[in-house]
Amino acid sequence: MPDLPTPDPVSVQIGTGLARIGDALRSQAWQKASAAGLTPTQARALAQIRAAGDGLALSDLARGLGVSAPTASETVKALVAKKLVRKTQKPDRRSFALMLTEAGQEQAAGADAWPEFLEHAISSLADSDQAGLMRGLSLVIRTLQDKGAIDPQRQCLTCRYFQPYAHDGTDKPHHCGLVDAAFGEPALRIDCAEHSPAPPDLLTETSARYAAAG
Amino acid sequence: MPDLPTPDPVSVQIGTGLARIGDALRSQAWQKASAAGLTPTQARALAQIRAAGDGLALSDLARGLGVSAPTASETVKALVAKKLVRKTQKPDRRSFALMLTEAGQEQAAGADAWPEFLEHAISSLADSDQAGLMRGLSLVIRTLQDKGAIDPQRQCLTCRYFQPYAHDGTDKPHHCGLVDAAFGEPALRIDCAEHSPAPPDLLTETSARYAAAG
DNA sequence: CTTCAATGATTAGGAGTGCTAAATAACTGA
DNA sequence: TCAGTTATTTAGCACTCCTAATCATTGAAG
Repeated sequence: MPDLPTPDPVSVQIGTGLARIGDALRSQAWQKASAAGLTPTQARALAQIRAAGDGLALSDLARGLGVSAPTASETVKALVAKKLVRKTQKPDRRSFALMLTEAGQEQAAGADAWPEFLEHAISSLADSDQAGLMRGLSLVIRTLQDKGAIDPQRQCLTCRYFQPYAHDGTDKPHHCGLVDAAFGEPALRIDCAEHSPAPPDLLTETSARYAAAG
Repeated sequence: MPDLPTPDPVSVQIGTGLARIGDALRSQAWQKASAAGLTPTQARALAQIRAAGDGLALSDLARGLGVSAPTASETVKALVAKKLVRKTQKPDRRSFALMLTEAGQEQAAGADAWPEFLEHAISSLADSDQAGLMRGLSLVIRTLQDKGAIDPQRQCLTCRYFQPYAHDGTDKPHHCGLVDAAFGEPALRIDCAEHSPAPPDLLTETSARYAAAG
């Protein structure tokens, strides 16, 4: 039986897939954002400021967005001009605390809503497929974080409360120590408000246990 | 037993994950591209022109990149200035055929190489996790394509030669009619050079069969 | 054979993105 | 106090991306 043509490794295929979806998100973001009077980066910044809760600094924002400090500075300047963000002095008078104005709160709430098209595409997957996707993404993101390619995410895999396969063999194999509840793959979080970073040694152990069970 | 906090649906978590990886790819693209004297969009354009083989038109490029016609025009102008792309008249004298110069060929070959960091992150997954990720991405992309959110991709799911679960129950359940070979989930393609679009009725049937087996 | 709507591409104009390098201000440690 | 570090901004540049308007060509209808 002949081989399949162009034997690109699966990692390239997956990479391509991720890139395509990324492209789609970006071009979608432009359309949606322009309707709201925001650009994609501004929307992301707004979301980041909102997620951080109280006054994150410009440098934090830059790191979170994965852009340089000047770019973040420009973006915030635009948001301030639109009266969506306020800058206040911090104790350290070099830096600022960023916070949303009331108009900013509203915008952020709206902008945060997931692009329907993606939401729909994901919802239409079978539960087991969602679980598989979730697991794969969690692991990839965890590795990227490790390598410093992205800023730490508030995901289960790096949370002190996450106990993978505490209930092995059951429907809901994992355990969240914070709420003391069992849960399954589809309930895994990539961005959890309650996230609390695990100490390095625990992190290593947890990750290994989770990855091994593949 | 208490509920888990902030019960965001899994689709939002997955969406977040996809967006994060997209961000990482973009910021990585800047560093890498600037080293090569290209911007990310220029690199993508180059790859697209290369993939299309012979003379695609500017409008096709715009659609493929998910940008407006003027943006594509500007981008190509920059590439022509860098002597990486040539524009030649087509029979229809309104439009151009784009093709790579020799310098362009070289650049494209290099720019095409996957960011190592992502390559590595994906390769380190267990086979079954890669398969799960692949399957999820394929399905999501298929849906996005259907909804018109992204340009058609050359993936197995939309290929006339793809026969999902032709060998059900085995290690390599799928079959590629082009090379008459069995293959498994990890060998699925998202960008296959040999792709040949399936007619609508076949497409519907194939997709349903593939999705159902989740 | 003309006229006219559609198509492919471009130009104009404007806001934003993103970079590096250099400037400014404020903190920190010797 | 003075040097070195850190947070942010300016300046300058190239590119991204949009909408609206323009121009040429094509193809179809009259």
